[in-house]
Amino acid sequence: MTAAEIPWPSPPGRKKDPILNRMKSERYNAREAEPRWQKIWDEREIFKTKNDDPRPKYYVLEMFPYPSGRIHMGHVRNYTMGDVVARYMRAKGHNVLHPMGWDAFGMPAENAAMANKVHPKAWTYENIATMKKQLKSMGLSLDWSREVATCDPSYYQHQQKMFLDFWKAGLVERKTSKVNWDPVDMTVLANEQVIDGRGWRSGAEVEQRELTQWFFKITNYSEELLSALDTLDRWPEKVRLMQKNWIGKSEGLLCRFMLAKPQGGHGEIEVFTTRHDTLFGASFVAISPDHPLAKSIAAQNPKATAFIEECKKMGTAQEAIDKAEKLGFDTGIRAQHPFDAKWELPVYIANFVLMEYGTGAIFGCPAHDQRDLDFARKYKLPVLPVVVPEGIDPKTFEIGTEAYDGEGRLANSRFLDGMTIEEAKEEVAKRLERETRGNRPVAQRQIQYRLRDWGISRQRYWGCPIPVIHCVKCGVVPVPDKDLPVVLPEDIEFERPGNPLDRHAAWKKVSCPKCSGAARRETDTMDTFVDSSWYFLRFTAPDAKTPTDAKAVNYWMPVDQYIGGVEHAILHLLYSRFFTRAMKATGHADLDEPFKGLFTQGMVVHETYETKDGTFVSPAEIRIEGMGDARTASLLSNGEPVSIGAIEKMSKSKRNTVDPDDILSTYGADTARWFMLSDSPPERDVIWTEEGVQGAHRFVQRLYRLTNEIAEIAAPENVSRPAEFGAEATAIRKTAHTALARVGEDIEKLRFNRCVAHIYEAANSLGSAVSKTGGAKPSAHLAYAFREAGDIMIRITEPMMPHLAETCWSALGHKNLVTEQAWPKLESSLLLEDEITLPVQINGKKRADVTVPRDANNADIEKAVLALDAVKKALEGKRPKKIIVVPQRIVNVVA
RNA sequence: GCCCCCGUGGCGGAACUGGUAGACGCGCCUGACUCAAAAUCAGGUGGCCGCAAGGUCGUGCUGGUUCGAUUCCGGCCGGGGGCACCA
Repeated sequence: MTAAEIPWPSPPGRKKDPILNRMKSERYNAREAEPRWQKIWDEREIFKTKNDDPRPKYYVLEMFPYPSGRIHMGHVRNYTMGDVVARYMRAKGHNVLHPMGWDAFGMPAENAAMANKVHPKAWTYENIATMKKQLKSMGLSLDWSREVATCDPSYYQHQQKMFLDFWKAGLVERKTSKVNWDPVDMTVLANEQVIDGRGWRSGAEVEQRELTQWFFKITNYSEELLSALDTLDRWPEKVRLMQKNWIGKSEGLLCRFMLAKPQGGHGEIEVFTTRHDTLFGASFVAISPDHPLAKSIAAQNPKATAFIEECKKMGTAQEAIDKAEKLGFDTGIRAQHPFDAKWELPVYIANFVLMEYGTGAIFGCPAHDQRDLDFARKYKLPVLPVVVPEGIDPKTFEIGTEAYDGEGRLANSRFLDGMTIEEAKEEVAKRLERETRGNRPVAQRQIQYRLRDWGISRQRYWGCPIPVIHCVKCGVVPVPDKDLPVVLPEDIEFERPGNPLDRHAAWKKVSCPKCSGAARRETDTMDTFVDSSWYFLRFTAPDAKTPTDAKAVNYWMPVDQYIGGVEHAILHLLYSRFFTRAMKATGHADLDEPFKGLFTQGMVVHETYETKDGTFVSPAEIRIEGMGDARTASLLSNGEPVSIGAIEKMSKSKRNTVDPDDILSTYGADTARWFMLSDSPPERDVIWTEEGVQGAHRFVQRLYRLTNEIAEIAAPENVSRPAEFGAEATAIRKTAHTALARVGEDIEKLRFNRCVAHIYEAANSLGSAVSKTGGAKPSAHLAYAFREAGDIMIRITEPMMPHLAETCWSALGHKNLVTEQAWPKLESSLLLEDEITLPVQINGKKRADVTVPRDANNADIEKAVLALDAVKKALEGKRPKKIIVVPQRIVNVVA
């Protein structure tokens, strides 16, 4: 369709008498206008992005949704924000990539399959269709031609290929790990699916099981993932901190404690410590109940066995007993102090020592570690302070019930006495590194990370199959590239618990690619976090025959602005950072950090309503009367009173959700978008209120009316610029250009609430200017100013309310699309005032104003200030002690 | 327990690097239009004193630095988030 054929709406209300016209002017009908503009954008393919465009690129991405069924308000907020950025950057002359896809594998599809006997695939694709329609009705400027769904073989085949490449590169490992096993559903549960030690669905007590699982070796990149956080200066500090803590680097010492008497083949205990400075304060050694030495002791000692069993129970008994008492079992074994073989320390099995961290063994220094102190007090072990705060006499320094973990100087520590903690650590490390027992140094420096390898195995159907074959003869064999993808079988049944793939004999049965003998397929599928770890790369070339297209990746990556919920601060974002590096290592990409800018938006929250019997009811089911503290709610159905509860995240269980479809069909997409952007800063939670939505909707109508009024008096589109402007015209132009400057600036900083305020402010000011004309035909320069201001207003509104902006743009007489217009050129000279009014303070309190020329010097300003009545009065004829002039800001007279 | 963030009118929130506290919106009050209502338009709206001009207090509490503090520093109180026997 060419421009001439576009069915341009005739500008409404173009009649002779503007006053009469204003009264009659019809309302903006979003329901009619929005689909019409969407269709025009669609037909002209204006959001379709080319990979070979000479303009500078800009990649804006919102976290893609899980196709749960319908979009929710959180999506509306998230995608509106991204769309504002996308539309703005397009107007600023960038080639913008703004794609959308579906995080389409995952458990809800399997749960739905079990509950409703619908195939996960059918369920997922139906949801995608519904949600796509909903997203389209929001008027998002997305390039839908790049849409991907992670459950489609055309997507996951590449993931399988990369899994194999990672494997070749040594980034995949198969090892045993502890999992939460639901014995009834016969499946592995994620931590969040274990509630009070029981499976969330079956209610069965969850067991800890050792299973052989597939892992990605993310720990190979611990140090890099940590240090590169410093380069992510456009990420929220909070997220970087969370990742830093998650990686949990600590520098310490691996130190061997020789046993006085060897025990079942164990001649020593290796300990990891970060406080080797306190070694002379040691009073015991403790090992984990899972430590090999503990097992060897248990083999001969029933009491030890009983204690270890006790500890295991404690482990499953959940967080309530998290503050569990420190318990230990004295093994009777004695360990020698590394600096003094005659000094023997008791060895305990202790419930608070974790096998998964460090070496599974510690030495306890009660004076300087709270846990060790609690333990020592319980078992009456010595407590000797060895670090004493500066200025305190070591002889009088005593430890009561609180360990001292602050700064200080060493004491009671032989050759370390008087040193700082750092000096003592260095000295201890140096000496023990040199000392040897059995030809090995006693200690070595070690860097320890909390980060563990990423277990990607899931015993589930609806996920990406791990492309591996198990052969009795050849062991674990990769599926050859030519046999990819390993496609999920569709004929599966969910009647019985367990993994349907594991029960699918025909699918499982396969011949070994190496020896052609009988073999079986791996039935684990991948964690869905794998799917979302590279979709942003796939968007750059969604049809490439290989996982990525080098040229496209190099052109588009990194993502310039990524927007999503803070709940993904750690896992998704850390996995993606790892995956991008792994793809670099295997030649699928050429960068380290995928997301240059990250923004985490707040949630959408709403009041909750609860009936007397404690059931939650939805906002749609109630009526609210009164205001402020006197607000009351009652059920629409029977008038029964309902209590108004806390404001919480919208959730199905609290029934405090508002369906975007209802809002869209009542008020239109622009109202919803505008409300989502107003008031609350984007990183904070926004409270959804009916009043707020109505306020937003009022502005939609107001801007529409204002535009039509401006259209009446504005100069024609192409009239040439007058040489001079009067005061009124200049004021109008200042209003428009100030808004232009501020809105642009604030979009770039993602401060959408302020953009909204600027537009309100400008609309107020332009409204007054229009009223002042009283309907009379304005002079040429004033008419020009109105034309300019009207155009600017609508152009800067478009990123936020694109449909309304198109309607207004055509009302202003334009025959093209505002969406395709460049961002207006700022006349910055208009932002400068000729005269400025400075507040005048006397002793720090504002007492007057003084108006001076913009470029007045300090002496002139001082003179003007001293001439003010208020200042004269305050000084009572005396000279001021001091006058502080802050240029362009303020004057303070110190009397 | 450790780490981080946040406390501003009736409400959501503005206030750039220490420089007029309360922009903008919601709500409320008054007026215009209307038979009336809604919508719309005009005006007002932190507390206290005052007819007013104006004064005075005021950014969780409390000290401090400064000519000047919502902003910086110390202590306390309240709310939210992250991690959690991490050696």
